[in-house]
Amino acid sequence: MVQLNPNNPLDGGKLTIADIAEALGVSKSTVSRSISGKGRISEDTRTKVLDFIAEHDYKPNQLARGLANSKTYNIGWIVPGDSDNDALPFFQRCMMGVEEIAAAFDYDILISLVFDNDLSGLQRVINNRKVDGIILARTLLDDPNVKCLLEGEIPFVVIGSTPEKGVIQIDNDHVAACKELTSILILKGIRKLAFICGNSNHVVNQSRLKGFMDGVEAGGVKPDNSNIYMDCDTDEDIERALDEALRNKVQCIVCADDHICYTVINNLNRDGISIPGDIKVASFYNSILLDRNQPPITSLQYDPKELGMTACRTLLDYIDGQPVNEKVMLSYEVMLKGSTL
Amino acid sequence: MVQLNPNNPLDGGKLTIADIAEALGVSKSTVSRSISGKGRISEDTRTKVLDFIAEHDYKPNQLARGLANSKTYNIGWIVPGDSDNDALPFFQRCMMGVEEIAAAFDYDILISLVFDNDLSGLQRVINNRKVDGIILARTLLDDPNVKCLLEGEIPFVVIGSTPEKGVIQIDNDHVAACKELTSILILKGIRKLAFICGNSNHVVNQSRLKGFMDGVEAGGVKPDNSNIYMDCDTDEDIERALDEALRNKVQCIVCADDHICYTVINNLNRDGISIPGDIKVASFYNSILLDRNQPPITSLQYDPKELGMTACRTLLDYIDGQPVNEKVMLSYEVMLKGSTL
DNA sequence: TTGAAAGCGCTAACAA
DNA sequence: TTGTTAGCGCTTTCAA
Repeated sequence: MVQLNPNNPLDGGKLTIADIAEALGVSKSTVSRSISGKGRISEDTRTKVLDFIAEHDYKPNQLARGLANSKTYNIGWIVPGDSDNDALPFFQRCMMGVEEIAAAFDYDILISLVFDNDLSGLQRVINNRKVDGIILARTLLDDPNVKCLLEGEIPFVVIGSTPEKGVIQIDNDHVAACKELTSILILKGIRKLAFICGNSNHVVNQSRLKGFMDGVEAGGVKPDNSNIYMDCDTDEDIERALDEALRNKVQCIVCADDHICYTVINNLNRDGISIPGDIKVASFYNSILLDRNQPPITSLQYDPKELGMTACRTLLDYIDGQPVNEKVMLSYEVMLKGSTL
Repeated sequence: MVQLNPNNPLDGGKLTIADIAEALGVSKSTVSRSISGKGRISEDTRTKVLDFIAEHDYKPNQLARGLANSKTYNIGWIVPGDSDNDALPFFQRCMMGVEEIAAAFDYDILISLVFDNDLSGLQRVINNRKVDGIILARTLLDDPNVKCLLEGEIPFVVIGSTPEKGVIQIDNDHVAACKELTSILILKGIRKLAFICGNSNHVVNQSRLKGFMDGVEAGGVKPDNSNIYMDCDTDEDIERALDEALRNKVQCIVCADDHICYTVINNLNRDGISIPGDIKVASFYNSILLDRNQPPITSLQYDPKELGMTACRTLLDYIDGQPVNEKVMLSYEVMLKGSTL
């Protein structure tokens, strides 16, 4: 059994600003000023203090600093707790972007998972007031999280888009991207496409649907609602959609995301249906999973880390009182690969 | 452009304990006591205060509370930032366990990513003292993170094992688990096995290797070092190991983890080598990926969420000054599936 | 350029 | 049972 040495609490033996002041025969404010650089101070005393600090490895107490000026130096990262495994890497890369920027400004990330119909995690973060701002990693069509954030008086940005007014949004231009890819497919002579999509309550899926439809229309192909499969949330849904699309003799399966595409490929492989010989496959999201497939899958490529970095930078600016754009659209890339040859 | 309303800082219009005290004509300490329940207080005043609080939606400032009693009510979750996509779900599920327990005790999770040879993230967390304790999500053989934590005077537990003394460890019994699965395979008549493993600097991989060797020995099979492939960090390494194992005519490929197993299966499928007909495959870690494979893969199963929950509970106990076990071993399950029939 | 003092919002001895 | 007071460690006016 191990037990914590009781005379070793967090502040145990830790230097405070008062200790430094006393040791150096100056006042606390002098020390504070030396550290922050705010207010006038002689170069002499400043270096004297700084030297002492370096030598004695003093670390300011962020809590106290926070209390004194109503800041926490934390930002909240709100991420869906029930996203499927294939979506995890996306959020993880986003978070890495957030953390990179946050760290550069000496901010830390407080994480909270939200589940469908369970706002408690988000509410905790807001209520506890341990963050200066919040980044919501994904948006829903009628998003209770966004509503909750709008009510809580706390700066926030969302990664994704939302119909809600006055929300700072960082997103890729999914509509344009999906339209472009779809158009290209049609230009290649593919006239009959199926679109298999997940949860239609996710804004991103709505955008992808719209992009797909726009692309179909722009390509002069009559939109065919019978080959649009929304809300394929389970693998069974996806398989059912795929089966029907195959029966309908579509030439290309366009998958809204990674997970769907992975499932589609798996099924086609299992049934000995060859890509792109028998049928072509494209995806509106790229992942390593798809890229290392044989053949690699034509897809759209976004930069999730960039998304996170931009979101964090924007939030920090906003917290800082600087004006920021209500909507930032990041770019995308169309990756034509072997699956649509 | 959107801009933050400047008269809406974090504390803007927020009620404080002093406001409540004044409104109710009592002292601050009475209010404080009513909330915390510490110290004696009459039921009357207590409900009076609580009612007021409920009605006016008062939320205590956790920062101030923390400063007053040297606590942050945060715990740090240190997770490798460069783990491959296949490992992400494991850490994510762990974290969900951590967060579940943490939330129950009104603790929040501060996240920090660590990369190989980059301790800055961890150091920031320690230095900023914004956490009461830390959970390290993975251990290395000669782990700089553990060393760093040992120096920083902060309670911590690791998920995984470490040779370092005096470290609180929560782990599955990988050695026993891997030994058991290996023994079973041998009992089924498989005499020639290959073991393909990742980074040998990860403690878990060392344990798996040991378990495998123990199992081989217990099964009365002469250990064959030529079919042990360590440090297969890239897909190319894995493929090379697989090729050699196939040339050596092993009967079963035992994969140390998800990612390796996934790559192995992919390669076998691509080359038309059938499982379990031509060769059998087993994995020392189960994932949905492997379970939905055709055929499903024989593997070990652990409960990552349980790992996280136990780690968090242990850490909280430890922070609380209660004695805790230096090492907690969680159980495992052997899942025999079609890949080793 | 520096210091004294008040205050951030809460807790916890100590008194009453 | 309640109030008074001092403090947690830092920032920031205001004076000197």
